[in-house]
Amino acid sequence: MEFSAEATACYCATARKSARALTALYDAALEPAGLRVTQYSLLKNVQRMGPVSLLRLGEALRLDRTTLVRNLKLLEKNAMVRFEPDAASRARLVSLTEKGEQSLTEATHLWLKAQTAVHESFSGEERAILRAFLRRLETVDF
Amino acid sequence: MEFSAEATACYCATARKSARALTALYDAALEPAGLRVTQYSLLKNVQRMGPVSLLRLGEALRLDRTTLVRNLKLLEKNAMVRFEPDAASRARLVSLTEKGEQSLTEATHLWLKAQTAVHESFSGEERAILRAFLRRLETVDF
DNA sequence: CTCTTTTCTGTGCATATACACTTTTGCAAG
DNA sequence: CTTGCAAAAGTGTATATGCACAGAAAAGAG
Repeated sequence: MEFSAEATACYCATARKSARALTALYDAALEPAGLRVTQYSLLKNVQRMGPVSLLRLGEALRLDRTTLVRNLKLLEKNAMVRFEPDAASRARLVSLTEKGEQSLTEATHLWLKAQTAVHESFSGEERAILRAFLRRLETVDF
Repeated sequence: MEFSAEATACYCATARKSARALTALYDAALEPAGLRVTQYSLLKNVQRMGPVSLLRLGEALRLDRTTLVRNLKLLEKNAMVRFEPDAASRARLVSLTEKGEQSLTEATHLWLKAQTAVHESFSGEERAILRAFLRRLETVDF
């Protein structure tokens, strides 16, 4: 069964709607750790990518560099991340502080609850499609 | 092939990332009409639901009522939508103006280009399951 | 009719997001 | 060394989003 593009619900509106619903769920789960899912995600990526420049981090997250500046500034104010100059370039490198590591460890348990709840609400087949769908969408290149 | 929840990328982060990428694509396509995809989507839903209260609109879009207030206020300033009291209740009803209808008609052509581009990036097989899946995603109740 | 309750709506604050523009800073050409 | 370029970062402004709280208004209770 085929669908014409115009008869299909707007992919963007659907993605935004889903993102809102999922954000509310994950935010509620992470609330005891005092983190939002955006902040959790950001910390997790900073941890994974080690000391990293804003440019590289932004590319990986497909997030505007200036958005990163402000989001990281909040985390820096809460002593979760630290900036240091790079000896080899003029870039500022961001990395986790001790407190950031601890918060992340604590929050990961809470995250897993939400992640598992969502995960189990899908069948195996749905999961495969979901991942293919989302991977396709998040790598759309213009 | 099965996946554990913790080995899977965060559904929320992926959804947000996809939403960002798609928003940039649709916003660029709609730019000649002077609308963003959020505004286009909002206008489209106001058109579809006729004169409707903020509460019902918010439920349909899974959007916080106070967010609607502000987003609609912008569209009202641009004379795209109009508010009127409901005789039968204390609700304020929102509907499209003539200018709103015109802008929407013009923008729909632009929207369709973006929609088609995304649509055609999927195989026929993927599309077969997509409809049910999207409906599932956007009606998830966590 | 007045008071309370319920049902909508609106505001203040905070975070998230991106574009346009400015500022800072290494580095190389002269 | 100075100047200018290019790369990285930061700021101003605007929209999007949601929570906590406040305000207004219809509907009932007495």
